[in-house]
Amino acid sequence: MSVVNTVKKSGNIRVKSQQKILIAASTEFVLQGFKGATVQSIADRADLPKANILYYFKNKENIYHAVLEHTLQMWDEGIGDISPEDGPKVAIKKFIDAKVRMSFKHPESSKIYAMEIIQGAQHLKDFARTYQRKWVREKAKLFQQWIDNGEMLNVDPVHLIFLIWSSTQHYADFETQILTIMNRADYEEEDVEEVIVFLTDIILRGCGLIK
Amino acid sequence: MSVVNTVKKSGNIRVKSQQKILIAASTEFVLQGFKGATVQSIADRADLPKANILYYFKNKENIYHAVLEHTLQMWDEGIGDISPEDGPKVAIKKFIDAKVRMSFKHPESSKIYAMEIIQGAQHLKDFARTYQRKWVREKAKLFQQWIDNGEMLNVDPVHLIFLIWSSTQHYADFETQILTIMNRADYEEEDVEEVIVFLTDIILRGCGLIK
DNA sequence: CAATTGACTGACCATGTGGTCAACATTAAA
DNA sequence: TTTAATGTTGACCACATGGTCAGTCAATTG
Repeated sequence: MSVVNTVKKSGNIRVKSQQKILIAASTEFVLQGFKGATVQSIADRADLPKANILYYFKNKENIYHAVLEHTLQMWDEGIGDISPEDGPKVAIKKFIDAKVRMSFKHPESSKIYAMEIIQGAQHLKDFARTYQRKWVREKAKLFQQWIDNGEMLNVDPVHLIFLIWSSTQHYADFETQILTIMNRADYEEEDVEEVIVFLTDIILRGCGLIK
Repeated sequence: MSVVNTVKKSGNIRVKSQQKILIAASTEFVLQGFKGATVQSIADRADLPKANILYYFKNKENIYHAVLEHTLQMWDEGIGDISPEDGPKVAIKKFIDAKVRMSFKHPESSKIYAMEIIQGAQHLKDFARTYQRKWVREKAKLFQQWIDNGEMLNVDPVHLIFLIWSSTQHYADFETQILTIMNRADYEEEDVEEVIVFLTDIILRGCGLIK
């Protein structure tokens, strides 16, 4: 009993501190990049002494790894599975819906991910080579079957996936630009639905799945 | 005459060195980010002594400014103007064509631009607030007129512009990911045309401009 | 109680980096 | 040839930053 309590207690403190650090680190990495984010700046943002940061994470690289891991988890959860039973229309609808919601809910994850890829994906090469490539091939095959069955127009499935990825993530990654152009301070609830409707509408029609 | 020659000659050396530096700097900034790119690494890549870099550009910040300026020029040139006479179909076609070609021709510019925006656009706020916002409003109005005239379906013009921006730039910014997924080493000539056909086809149909 | 363990931190240091500068080299002008 | 301007560079420095470490404190255990 006392053992359990002990473990749980220190575990909580540990987890809580680590979480606080990871959140602070995410923000710093987005704002300053990997090199630009200093351990001190992360510490300040997390309101902890620098040495405490290095107590929980051996070094800066390790913090970054942890942040990236969290990001990949987001990616994985937010992917919105495309299943054969749905048929192309519902499948694409679900896919866009999931991706847009994730973009608006976790913009920092999307941003960190984007920066990694832009800079050459040094830490994510394996992820793309194995997991992602497999996922894309699998889903592309599914789309191809629908096309062969005449259930949708003959559009390249792989490029279709890229199109959905890019157009949905855009609202997270280019948040600043979009808000500035629309002369707004922040996104609002309605924006999410509006974007979903817009993208779903235009892409479904583009695939010959409307009218 | 001799004056002209002198100016031209020293000008040439000056311009040539500066160009070499800017190219090297672009690569470094993409690969390492602003903080991560060191003056030394830029010097190495340009094959010049560090002090020579600082002779042509007062400091690192200045190099970055110059690179950004060049990037904006790219953006401006590659924008492919949307003119009223063309009508929606040709206008969108031209727009996509120009944007895709620029993405494949100057991926570094696109990448640097993207990283700036993602990190909060500290150096580009003004550009977006004035120039870009005006451009988008202007073009959106044009699309709206076409919509009101029944020349194209009622899709939100601003989001349409975002869609075209995001889907076209994606091939530059996420180059690494795309190539890895497609299991390829580099883009080839045909890719550009393929992407143009794909995006034009699906977006035009999405706007009710095909069939 | 004493002992052990884990959490935490100020002080410190080695290194890397941006930027300066004095000296030197090359070219153009007088 | 002399003078001046422009280009070029090695050597140097102040400073920020990642990371270590010795030691303190608090809680748990035997």
